[in-house]
Amino acid sequence: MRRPNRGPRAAAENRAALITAAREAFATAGYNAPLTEVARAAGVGQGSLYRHFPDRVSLALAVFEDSVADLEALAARPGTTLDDVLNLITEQTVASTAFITMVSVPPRPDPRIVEVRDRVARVLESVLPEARRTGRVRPDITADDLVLAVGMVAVLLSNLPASERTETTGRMWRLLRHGIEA
Amino acid sequence: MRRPNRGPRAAAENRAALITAAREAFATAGYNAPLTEVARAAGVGQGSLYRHFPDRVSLALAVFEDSVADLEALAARPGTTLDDVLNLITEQTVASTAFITMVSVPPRPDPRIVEVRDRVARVLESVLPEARRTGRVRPDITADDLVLAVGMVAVLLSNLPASERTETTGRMWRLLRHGIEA
DNA sequence: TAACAACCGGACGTTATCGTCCGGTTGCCC
DNA sequence: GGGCAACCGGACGATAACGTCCGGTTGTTA
Repeated sequence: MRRPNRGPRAAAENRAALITAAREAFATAGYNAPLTEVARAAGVGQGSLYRHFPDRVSLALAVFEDSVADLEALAARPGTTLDDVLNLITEQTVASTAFITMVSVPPRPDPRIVEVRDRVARVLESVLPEARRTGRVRPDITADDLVLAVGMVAVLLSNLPASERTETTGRMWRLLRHGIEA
Repeated sequence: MRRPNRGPRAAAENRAALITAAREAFATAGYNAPLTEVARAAGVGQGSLYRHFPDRVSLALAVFEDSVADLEALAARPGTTLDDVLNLITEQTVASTAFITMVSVPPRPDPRIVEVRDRVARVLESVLPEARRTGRVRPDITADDLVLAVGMVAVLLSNLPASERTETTGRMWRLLRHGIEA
């Protein structure tokens, strides 16, 4: 059996370090965080970064796969409500605006991002019928409306200093919750 | 009486051309439109641009003075309601996201921008009491909440292709209007 | 142990925008 | 008509980030 050669630092190790550093950079500086800085923080050269992740999107997908998976896991759990899903998304957004910003307001169209957006939309769709039945949401609100709404909040937060994010989120969701209720 | 000397093209003429070009650039490319392009479109050198307007903020203030004045004029007219003000702001935002983006979500703190923000907030405050009295708005909604909300929509729009702006604005304001109502 | 395959990291060229600097021009004033 | 004050425009250097390229290193394989 042919095992691949390895350089001074294992490729997998570098890859993991890059994802960790990128997660932090995205949280600090938003979706457009400089990739140069990510490489530096990971203790890795530019070359290794671009070898593992040819562009920003592929790096971001690796970083945020967990976030989508968490949403899907929550939706799969019986008894999960729309409020539960919105709460999780809100928490994710306060911690890091990058994920929802990428999903909801991509700088430019990209099929890989569309795919993730669809997964998020499906999560919302899965809890919408129950929310309509119990009157938690007006019947004309669509999953797309909600994707836009969470994106709108995320983009707002990404333009605010981290210190104001929690409070601003509270204020805006107070408006939006009333807005979606039946 | 001492009249200032004038160069080959009148200073006032250049200034006006710059403001016109900047208004268009801001509308097309958002608040962060490249100033180089503004100078080119105005048929003026970089030097003249920066002489008349030392930085982006001073140019933007000149461009958007009209917008603030329009809001203040509307608020001064008797019988103006909160809905009227929000409608005007929405129209302004669909036409150009730059004004409200600058006011509500400035890239970095600037006293001159704070001043404009305060003027906008005062306009909203002037129509809030009547809106509360007639039940058009919940009593705990502040002018600051509204400044943030219009800013949130503006930032969302500025990240969307112009073709989707009208429809998206409609969808988000449908949510937000319900959200502010009593 | 000799040679090679895979991988490493950072130097480098590219692009975009900013803001400054300065040689040149115009028209007023004496 | 001579000279100066104000103004013009674009060349220029600085900065920031991107993405590529390549000389060097490591560990495996024969």
